[in-house]
Amino acid sequence: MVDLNAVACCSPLAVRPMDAEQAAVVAPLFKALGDPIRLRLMSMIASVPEMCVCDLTPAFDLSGPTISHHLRVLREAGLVDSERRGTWVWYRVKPEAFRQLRALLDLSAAPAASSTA
Amino acid sequence: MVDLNAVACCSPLAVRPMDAEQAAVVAPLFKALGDPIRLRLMSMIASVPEMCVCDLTPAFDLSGPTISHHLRVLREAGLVDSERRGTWVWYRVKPEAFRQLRALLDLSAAPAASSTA
DNA sequence: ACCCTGTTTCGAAGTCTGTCAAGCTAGAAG
DNA sequence: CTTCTAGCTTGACAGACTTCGAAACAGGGT
Repeated sequence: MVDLNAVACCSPLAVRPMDAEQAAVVAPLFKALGDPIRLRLMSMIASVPEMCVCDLTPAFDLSGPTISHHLRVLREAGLVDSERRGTWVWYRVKPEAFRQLRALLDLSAAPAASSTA
Repeated sequence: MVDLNAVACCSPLAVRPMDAEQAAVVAPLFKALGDPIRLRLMSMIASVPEMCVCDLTPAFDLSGPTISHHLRVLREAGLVDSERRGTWVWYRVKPEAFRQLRALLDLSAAPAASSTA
């Protein structure tokens, strides 16, 4: 499980190089989004307040266990939260992680942009 | 090599779900940043206008070929550009890819944030 | 008890990370 | 021009990690 307080300490990529420890904390977030299935799962969950696994699974040509596995990766990266309510399990985005990723990317291209092309 | 025009077509995660094709285009960008070494390489390159491989390699406890390999992943993802000038090879950030990633994350957490917690 | 939903476990197939050795390019020395 | 050296990349390979499905399991409703 990712410690989002540790993530919060990182400045945007372009400001100064990350040390190994920061990179080790943030990389798993990118890694979790680095799979097309998980990216689609994320975007489906993010497009509504919350989403039932029973609506996610049929959107893919993959078995239930496989979807469950990808959802676990997203969960363990701290990108989503799940909650069982009766028969179904509902997934919801955790906004903090996204804020951190965005902060990291925010200025990352700026210096290069002003000095090239 | 990533087609950035294809990336440009994607709306933020929260607006509507991505289709499989969009996900297949964008996921490799996240994947490339999903390794701690590559994330540090990126942040080192992004922190200056351009950076020589000869300055990148000694920052890691890894062999030259390994760093070269990671740089290739970043290059093939379209995140950086390289240019040989005389003896040395210089790497530079390609801002377009970052703009796309940022656009994708920009609103991704908003709806969930306003309807939960 | 039974069914339905979703997760876990396990194993097969594929992909990624790292090393060593060999190759290639550019400049310097003879 | 040939040879030498430095800087990076490429190719081949071992070991670790991923992705996926089949089967078994757990939680909840009827």
